[in-house]
Amino acid sequence: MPELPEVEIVKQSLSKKIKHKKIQKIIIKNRNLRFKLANNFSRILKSSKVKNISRFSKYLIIELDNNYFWIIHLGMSGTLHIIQKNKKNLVSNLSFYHSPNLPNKHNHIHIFFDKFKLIYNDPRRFGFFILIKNKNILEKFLSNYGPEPFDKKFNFIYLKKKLHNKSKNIKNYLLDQKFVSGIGNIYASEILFLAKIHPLRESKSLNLIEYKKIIYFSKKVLSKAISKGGSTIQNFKNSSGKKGSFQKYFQVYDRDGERCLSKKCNGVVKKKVISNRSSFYCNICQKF
DNA sequence: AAGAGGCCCTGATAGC
DNA sequence: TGCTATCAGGGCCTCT
Repeated sequence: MPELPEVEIVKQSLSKKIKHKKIQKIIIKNRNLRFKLANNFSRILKSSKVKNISRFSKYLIIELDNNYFWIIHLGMSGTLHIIQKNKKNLVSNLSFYHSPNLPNKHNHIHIFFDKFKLIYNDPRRFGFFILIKNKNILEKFLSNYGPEPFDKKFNFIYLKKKLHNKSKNIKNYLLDQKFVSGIGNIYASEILFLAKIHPLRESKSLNLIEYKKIIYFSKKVLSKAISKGGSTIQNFKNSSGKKGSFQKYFQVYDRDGERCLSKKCNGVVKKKVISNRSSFYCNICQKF
């Protein structure tokens, strides 16, 4: 589900909750996530303290005081929830990411702290946890991925070098985490709309101004999404958790058949499946 | 080697 | 009401 902005919001709220806290106990209900949970997962986490929480791209990085890094990727449907103990030792749901009345069914992993527990819920199980032994190995792992849009390495020279001779369409490049990290299916459509570039354009056909627009709007869209608390695109009933509001600002995503929001444009938003993912674009102002 | 498409999985919803 | 088909914020793997 989440792209970079949503993971950033999770990181911020999670950090307030678990930083400097000691992990007391782990209960694993289901190890079969996108990748099978490591056998030593409980042993490594138990009795360790959370030193720091950071984020790279769509990865949450939880640094433990035993030098290990606990990495969480939420996949399409992963969510984290805090269940607080109250005085009577009953639970009250205090989720910090959009959360329905959390059904127990997909609560795969429970991490117990002193006064609350953290639950990983993931119906589709496309998310995963991995353990990384130390900082060097973490850096090696992260070096597999391209820069985030905010990184100064994501610049004009970089785009030109990577794209100038490539026939792959630009939409697929924006989703390619080895090219740029953190953009997913929603924000790719939004970025290309603002840049006035058709998603199917061959990357090598882009001109210098279009490179600059992609860089500019990638930063702009993601930072605005973060400032709005991310996007929440499913209607969860009775949700007590925080919801993002960037979905109110979608220009094209999920607006198939509606009119283009560009000034003076009479276009209509179209939906087209590109490499198995839906893309949304204006049929007039995004030139092919 | 680059690039397109299949597939992992469950749940919500649209359409008949 | 109840069935089936389609689709969902990701990304690894395989095949051409």
